Amino acid sequence: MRKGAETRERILEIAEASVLAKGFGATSIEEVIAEAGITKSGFFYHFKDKNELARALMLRYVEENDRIFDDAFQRGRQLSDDPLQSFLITLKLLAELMGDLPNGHPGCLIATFTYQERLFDRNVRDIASDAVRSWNGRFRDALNEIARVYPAREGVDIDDVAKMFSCVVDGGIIMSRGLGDPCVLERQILAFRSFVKMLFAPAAPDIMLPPASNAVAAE
Amino acid sequence: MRKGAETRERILEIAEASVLAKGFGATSIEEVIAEAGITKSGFFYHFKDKNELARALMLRYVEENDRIFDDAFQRGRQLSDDPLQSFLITLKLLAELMGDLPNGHPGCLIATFTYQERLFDRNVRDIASDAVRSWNGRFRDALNEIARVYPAREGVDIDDVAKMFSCVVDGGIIMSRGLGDPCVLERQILAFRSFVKMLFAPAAPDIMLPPASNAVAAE
DNA sequence: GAATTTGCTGTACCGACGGTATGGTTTTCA
DNA sequence: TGAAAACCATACCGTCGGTACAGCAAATTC
Repeated sequence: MRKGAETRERILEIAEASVLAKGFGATSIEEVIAEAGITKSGFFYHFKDKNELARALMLRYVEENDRIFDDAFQRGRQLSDDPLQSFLITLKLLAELMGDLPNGHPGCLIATFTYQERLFDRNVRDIASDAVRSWNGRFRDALNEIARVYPAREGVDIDDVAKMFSCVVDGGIIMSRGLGDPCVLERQILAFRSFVKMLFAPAAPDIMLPPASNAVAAE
Repeated sequence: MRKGAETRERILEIAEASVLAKGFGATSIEEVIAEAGITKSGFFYHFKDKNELARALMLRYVEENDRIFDDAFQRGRQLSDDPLQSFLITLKLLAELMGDLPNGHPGCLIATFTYQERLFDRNVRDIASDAVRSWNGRFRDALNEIARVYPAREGVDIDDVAKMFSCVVDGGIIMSRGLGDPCVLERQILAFRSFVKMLFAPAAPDIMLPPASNAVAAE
């Protein structure tokens, strides 16, 4: 039946907005069903309990984000054969995508859930961590491909740079919301892009210069 | 009276741990008072409602973080006269501080509250946003001081780099918790440190800029 | 076109929790 | 010693998550 899937989707849509605005624990089922125009029985027909709602929300979120990354990376590769250029294009696309949202980014479900981990079972947490690992892998692969062509600067681990994207996005979303300025997120992604650009740019000729006399800062 | 402040502090301690683990909405007063060994009346003697608990938690968190930053920046300045070096030392200290926590960073209260904004009144949100603005200002000042000595690379806004610290920390905390790996946070701060280092290092030769005469920043 | 499944509504109820109220008791300090 | 501070005890209300069960209309299948 088509109608069942529609109602289910509507519930998820409303629930996601509420979770991102108030947190999962403070999201009341009664409020969701009131907005969805159904009864409590209708809700429990689709989700046997609140935890299954969480699971469905998480799965939906991960799938949508996967699609977004698929698209951005694919279009980056289409627009340039050079791995560095195509990655920089991908980052630009992602920055624009997140900056163009009318009311700012609605929020990262994984971030909220991570800050409410005690509310969910192992299953939901595993979906989230697997997704994060997969996204980190994407960026690590792209960066390694660049590193095969351009020599990366020493002292910076590719794995950390890969993880930095998600970190900057999650942090950027929080600061955008906290300061009420949607631009922060977009500019943070572009700042990360500058970092990547510098990382693979030809090294400065500092090797030929006298050794630095700063023992403290050196690890 | 001394004992009242002690009890109040104990309540805040327990409540903060619960909020960071389950979210504010899911933190039950009954659970807090049970762990604190007081009655419900005792709780409402200290806080007239849950929102005032939120306000107190936020104020406490902001003050403690202010102290941490004060200390880190001060020690950075003590260990070097060079603005870049002292800032890099400060970042190193902050990275170590957050990495040395036995069970990983407990979480950023501002991040949780931002993801549950609908639960708090304007006052609480203002405390949070003012604190973030103040911290951003700290980093912006430090970076501007560096930029007066070392030429920053073009195309990167100092303000964005300043904000990036908090973003990377918030994102790093989330990923550390999500992946169950406390090291992520520390390494992300160090990755940000590498970014700052590169930013003020002499420009690469392919860019048509006069060769930098300050090799000290490069290491 | 009868039977079954899908997709709900309606009602009733339980226990936990946030919050209020009120009155009492001990501890602490001036 | 007396007042303020720092609680405790009890009772109560409304909301919410969750369960249980009975029913019913529309769609689908046989």
